[in-house]
Amino acid sequence: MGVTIHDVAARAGVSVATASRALSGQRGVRAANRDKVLAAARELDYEPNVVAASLRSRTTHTIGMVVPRIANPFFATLVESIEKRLHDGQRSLLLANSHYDPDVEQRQVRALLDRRVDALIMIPCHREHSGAALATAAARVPVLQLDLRVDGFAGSWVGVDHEAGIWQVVRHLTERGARSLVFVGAEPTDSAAQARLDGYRRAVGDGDDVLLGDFSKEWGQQAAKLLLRRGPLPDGIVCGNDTIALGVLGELAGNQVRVPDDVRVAGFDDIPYAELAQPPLTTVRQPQHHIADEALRVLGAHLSGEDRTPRGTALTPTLTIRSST
Amino acid sequence: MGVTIHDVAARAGVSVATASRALSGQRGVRAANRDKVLAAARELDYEPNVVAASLRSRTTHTIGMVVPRIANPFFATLVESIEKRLHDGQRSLLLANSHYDPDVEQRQVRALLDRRVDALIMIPCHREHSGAALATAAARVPVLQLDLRVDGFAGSWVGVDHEAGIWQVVRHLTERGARSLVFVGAEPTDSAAQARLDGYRRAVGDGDDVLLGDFSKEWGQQAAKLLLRRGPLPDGIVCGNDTIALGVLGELAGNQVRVPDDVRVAGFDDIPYAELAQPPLTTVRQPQHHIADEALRVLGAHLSGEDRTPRGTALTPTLTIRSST
DNA sequence: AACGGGTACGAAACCGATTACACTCCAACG
DNA sequence: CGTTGGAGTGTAATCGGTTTCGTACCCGTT
Repeated sequence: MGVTIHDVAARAGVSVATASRALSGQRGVRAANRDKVLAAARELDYEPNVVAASLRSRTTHTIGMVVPRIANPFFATLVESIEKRLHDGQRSLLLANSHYDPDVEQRQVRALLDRRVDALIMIPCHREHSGAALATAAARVPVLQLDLRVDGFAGSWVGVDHEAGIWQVVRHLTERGARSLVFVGAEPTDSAAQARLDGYRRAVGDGDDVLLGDFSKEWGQQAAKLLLRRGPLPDGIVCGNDTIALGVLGELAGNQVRVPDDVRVAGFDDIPYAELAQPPLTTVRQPQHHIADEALRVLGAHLSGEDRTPRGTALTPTLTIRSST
Repeated sequence: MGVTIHDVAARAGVSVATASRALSGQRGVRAANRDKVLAAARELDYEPNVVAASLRSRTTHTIGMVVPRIANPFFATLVESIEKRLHDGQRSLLLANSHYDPDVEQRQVRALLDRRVDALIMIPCHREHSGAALATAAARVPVLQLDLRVDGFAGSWVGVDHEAGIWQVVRHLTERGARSLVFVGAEPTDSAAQARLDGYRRAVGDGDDVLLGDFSKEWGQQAAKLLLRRGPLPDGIVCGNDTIALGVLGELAGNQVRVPDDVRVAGFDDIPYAELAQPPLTTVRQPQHHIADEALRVLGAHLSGEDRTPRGTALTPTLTIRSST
C-alpha cells in the first residue's frame, strides 16, 4: 500500500539515492535523470512519507506553538498570522493551549518536544512559573517568546513596548483634559500585565489609582461597579486590555453613564470588537502582522544557524483614537 | 546524542522488544522486567522518539484540522475545545487555516496528509468547492466535517441545526410583535450561510426580504446603511451571524436609531462579544463544547474502527434573549 | 601519459522505534 | 506421561526515507 521512493526510483531507472536527491532538489543530479525521476513521481502519484524523512534527517518542518488561550482574539490573530507564514514556508504548526496554567503549559511543551518540533514559539502564560518549561525547551530547540516573556530568561522575544503604549494613552487622556485617572488592569502574573501596570504608574506618577483583577470582561464589569459605588467617577479609565474595557463600557452603559461625556475609557490591543463597541473604543493597536513577521524572521535566523544570539525586539504600538475618549 | 530504547533495554538487561513492550504498557511482560525497564528509562531520562514510532506503527497520534479562519472567535473556541480534548487523549493538533479559499484549503489538506495525520477534522469553507479536498482526504484517513459541510458528501458531520436556530429567532421576533423582518446574511457559499438563509425563507414564507453579503462586520455596517437609505426600517433585523449583527448595531447607533425600540436586532453564534454589545445582543447560542465532545466521540469511533458508518449529528442551538430584542 | 579534482551515482548504513516470528518454559489437561 | 497452549522473551525484519562513502567517469593540467 502506498507508492514509495523505491517505486519511483525503479520506474525512473535510477537508485533511490538519486531519486531522493532529485526529489529534494539537491544539485549533483544530471538534468536528464532529475526529469525522469520527477516524471516517474508524477505518474505514480508519489506522496513522500514525511515521517520517514523526519526520522532520518532529524527535522520535522514543524513548529510548536503554545498559547495561553486560543479563543482570545488577540492571540488567535497572532496564531493565524504565524500559521500563514509557516505554511508559505512549507512548515506546519502544532498548536497547544496552556489555559493560563503553567503546569499544563509544561506538559504541552513536553508533548511538543516529544514530537520533535524544529522550534518552539511560546506565549508564556506566567512571568515566573513559565520559566522551567521554557528552559527545558530551549535546551533542545530554538525558542522564541512571543508577546509575553519570562522574567530573567535570556532568550529571544518579539512583542510590543507595552509601557510606551500605556504612556500614549495617558498622554492622550491628559491632553483631552482628564485630571483624575484610574487604571483597571490585571494582576501582574504575566509580563504584559506587569509592563502595562508599570507603564501606568510611571506615566501618572504619585497618587495613582489602580484596580487589579484579570484580563476578562467580567472583571471589567466588576471594576466598573466598584467605581460607581465608590463615589464620583474619575475623568478617565485606562483599561489593561480591550476585553476589560468592553466590560467596563457595558456596565457603564447599563447605569446611564455617558462615554466619553461623563468618563473617558481606553483599552489596549485593538481587537476586532473594539471598533464595534458603543462608543467605539480608543485603544492601542498592536501590529500583529509585524509581530508575526519579525518573529519568524528571528526564528528563521536561529533555525538556519546563522544567528543564534538571543534578541529582544520591541515594536512600538500605535494609539488608535475613537469616540470613547 | 539522545538516549534510545536500546540504551534503556541494555541498562534493564532485556531486549529492545521487551523494553518497547514494557514502555508502551502492553501485557506479556513479567512485572519484574517491566519495573526494571521503567526504572531504567527514568534513570536515563529517556524520551521516546515519537517520529520513529510513527514510522513503524503508521500512526502519528496527531489530528489535522482545517479551519476557514482561526481568528473568527466562533471557530477559535471550537479549535480550543478540540485541542483540549485531544491533549487529554495524548494526541496533538496540527492546525491549518484555509482563509476561505478552497485552493488554499486543498493545499492544506495535502500538507496534513503528507504529515500522516491519523484523522482530519475539517470546517469546509465552501459548500461545493471543498468537496475535492474532502474526498481525497477521506480516501486516506477518517474525516469529520465540523459545523459546515459539503453538499452531497457522504461523510460524518457534527454541527448544529441552523435552520432550527433561525426559526427560533423568527418566532421570538414575531412574538415580540414584529411584523416586518429583514434578513441580513451571507451569500450561501458555505453550508451555514445556506441553511440559515433557507431557514429564514421557510420561517417567514412569502414576501421575504433578504440582503446577502459576507459574514463580516463591514457587511453588517453596509447593510445597515442600505436599510437606512431605503426608507422606513423594518420591525426586526435577523442577522446571519453575530459579527454582522455587531456591524449593524454599530451603524444604527451612529445614526441615532434606538435598539430595540425602533428596530429589533438578532444575531447567531453567541460569540463572547455578543453579550458586551450595546445593547447586549439576542442571539442563537451554539453549544461549542457539546459540538467538540460529539465530534471527538464520532471521530474516536471511526479511528478505533468500531464504527465507520458516516453519521450526521445536528445539535439543537438555544435562543439567548438579551435586550437587543 | 599520469595526475588532480570535481561531478554523478549506487550500495549500504542509518534514523529509532514496533512487530513478526521463532523459541523456551511451564502449567493444565486427557 | 506426552501433549497442548499461552505467557514471556529475543532476534531480526521492517517502516521509508536520507546520508555517508566508495567508485567511476570526465575534463583540464603538467
